[in-house]
Amino acid sequence: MHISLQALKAFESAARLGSFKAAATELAITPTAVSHHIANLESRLNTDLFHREVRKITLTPSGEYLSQNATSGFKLIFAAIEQLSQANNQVRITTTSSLAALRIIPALEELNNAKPHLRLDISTSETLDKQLHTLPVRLGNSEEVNKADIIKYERYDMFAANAQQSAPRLDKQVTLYTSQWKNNALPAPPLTQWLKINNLSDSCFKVKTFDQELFGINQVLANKGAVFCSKTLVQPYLDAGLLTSFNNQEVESKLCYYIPEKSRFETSIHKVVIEWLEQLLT
Amino acid sequence: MHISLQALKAFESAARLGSFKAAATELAITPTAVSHHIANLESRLNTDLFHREVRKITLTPSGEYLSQNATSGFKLIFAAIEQLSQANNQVRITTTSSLAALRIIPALEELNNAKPHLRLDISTSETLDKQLHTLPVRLGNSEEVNKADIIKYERYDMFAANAQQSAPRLDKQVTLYTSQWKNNALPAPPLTQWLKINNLSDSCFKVKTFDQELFGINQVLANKGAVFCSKTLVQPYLDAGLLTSFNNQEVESKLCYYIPEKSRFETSIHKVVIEWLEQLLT
DNA sequence: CACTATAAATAAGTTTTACTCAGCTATAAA
DNA sequence: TTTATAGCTGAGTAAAACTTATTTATAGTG
Repeated sequence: MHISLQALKAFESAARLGSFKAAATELAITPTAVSHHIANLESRLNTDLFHREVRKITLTPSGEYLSQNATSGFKLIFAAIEQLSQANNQVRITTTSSLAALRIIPALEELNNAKPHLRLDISTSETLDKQLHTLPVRLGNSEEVNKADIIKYERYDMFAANAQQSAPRLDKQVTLYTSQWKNNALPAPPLTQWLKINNLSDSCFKVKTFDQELFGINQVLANKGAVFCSKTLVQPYLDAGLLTSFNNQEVESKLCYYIPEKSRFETSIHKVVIEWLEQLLT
Repeated sequence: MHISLQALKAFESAARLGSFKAAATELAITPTAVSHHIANLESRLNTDLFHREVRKITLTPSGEYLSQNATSGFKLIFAAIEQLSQANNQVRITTTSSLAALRIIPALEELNNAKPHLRLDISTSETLDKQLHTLPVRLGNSEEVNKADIIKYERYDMFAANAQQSAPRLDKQVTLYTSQWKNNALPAPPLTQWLKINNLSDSCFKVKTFDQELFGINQVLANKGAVFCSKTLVQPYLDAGLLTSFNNQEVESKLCYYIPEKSRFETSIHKVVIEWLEQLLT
C-alpha cells in the first residue's frame, strides 16, 4: 500500500481549511485535483476521511486523527524549510552587549551598504537560540577555546576621556572602572599585571566594577574617571580622539572573542559575515 | 519556490540512513532517483544538504537541521497512517474485568471463527488509551448516560452453585457476595429491593463485598455461599447449569453497560463489533 | 417555484513528474 | 592494474497529478 505524499498534503489542507476549494486555492491546483487526491487516499486507507455534506465537508474520526497528525508533521517540515530559505540571506549574531553596542551595531550601516542583500541582526540575549543561522560570538579564555575559533585576542589598557587633556592626576584617587564578569569561568581583566608593568600602585585608584565593560566606558565618555578595559571595544573612540590611553603600556589578557565551532559555518553567507567580523576587529 | 514532498522524503531517508543506495532500497526506487531528488531539493533550497565524500555522504549543517525536522515530521505522519491502517481490522475493547472475563473473552473464539479477518483484543486497564480504534464498554448509571449508548440494562438476582441441589439453607446464615464499586458515582447493586421483593431479611445473610463481581462469582462457583450480581455476567453459567437462581425474583437496577458516544463509531468494523456485543449480551 | 450559485464528484484527456536505463566518474580494495 | 562500489549525468518513458467539461445535489433568491 503506497500512499502519496501529495494526496496527504491535499488532505491536510482540506481538513485544516474545511473545504476542498480552499485547499485547492492554498495548493494552487484545482478543486478537482483535491477531490481526486482525497478519494485516492480514502481508497488506499480503506476508510472515509470526510463526511460529504452539502457544500461542506466534515471530518470522520479517522479523518480527525489523521488530520491532527498530518498537520503537526507538515508544520514541522515546512517550518524547517522556511528556516533554510531564510538562512540564505539572514544571519543573526548573538554576542555580548558591549561588543554589540560598541563595535558591531555602529558598523552595521557600512556592512549594509557593502552587502545590501544580506540581512544581519544582532541579539544579546543570553538564552542563545539554536537557530540555524545564528552565529555566536563569545568572550572566552584563549587557553581553553579552540585556537582556530578565535577571532580576536584581547589586549587591555586604561583609557580616559581626551577632554581631560592630561593623564588622570595621580595625586588624588582616580575612579577606575573595570569589569567583574558574572561568569566566574572567565579570566578577570589583567589589572594587576597592567599596574605592575606601568609601575603604578592600586592605591592610586578607587576601583569600581560593572559586569559589562560598556557601562564603565560610558562613564568615562561622560568624563567620570578612567576605565580599564579591552582595547577592542574602545578602538573607535580612540580613533575618533574621544578617548586616550595616555601612553601607558597595554597588556595581553587571556580573554578573546571566538566563534564556537567556527568551521561549521560553511555557507557562503556565514563566511561573508565571519570575514567581515574579523576585518572589523583587526 | 515549490519543493517536492517526494524529494523531501527521499532526502529524509538518505539522511537517516546515511546512504542514497539504502534510501533507494527503503523507498523501492533506484539510487539514481534518490540522487535526482536530492539534487533537485538542493537547487531549490539553494543550499547543499550533503557533503559528497567518496562512497559516503555526510550532512551539512543545513542538511542536519532539515533532516531532524523532516524525520520527526514524517514520523508523526506515518505513525498516524499506520494506526489508520491497523484500525481497519483491529478493535480494542476496554471494559471491566468482570465483563471481559465472564462474557467477552469466552466468546472470542466464536467471533474469531465467524469473522476471521477481525482482530479483537481486550483491555481492562483503567487508563483508557485514546487510541483510534479503542471501543470502551463501561458500566454506568442508566439514568445519566445517553439512552442510545446503552447496550445492556442490568438486572440483578442471587445465584449459587447448582451443586448445592437446593436453595441456600436459611436456618443458618449464608455468605452472600456482592459488589461495592470503587467508583462512588455508580449506583450500588439493588440488594435492598431484591430482599424486599423476595420477602427475605438481610439477617439471613452474611454480606461480603468485592469491588469486582468476578471475585464473588468465582467464590460461588467454588461452592462457597451465594452471590448477588448482574444476571448478564452469570448467564453462561446459568445456561450451563453450573449456577442457579432458585426461582427468586430478579430486580431491575440502574446499572447498565454502555458505549460512550456510540454513534461516533461508524466504521464498518466498529459496527460489526458493536452488533456482536449487543447480540452477545441480549 | 423556477433560477442561480456553489461545492464537490465524475469522465476523459493532457501535462508534468518521478523514475529507469545506460553510460560515466572517482576511488577504495584486491 | 583490475574490480567493485556509490554516486552523477542525460535522455527517454511510464505513471502520477492535474485540467477541462460535465454532472449532481442543494441552498439561497427573486
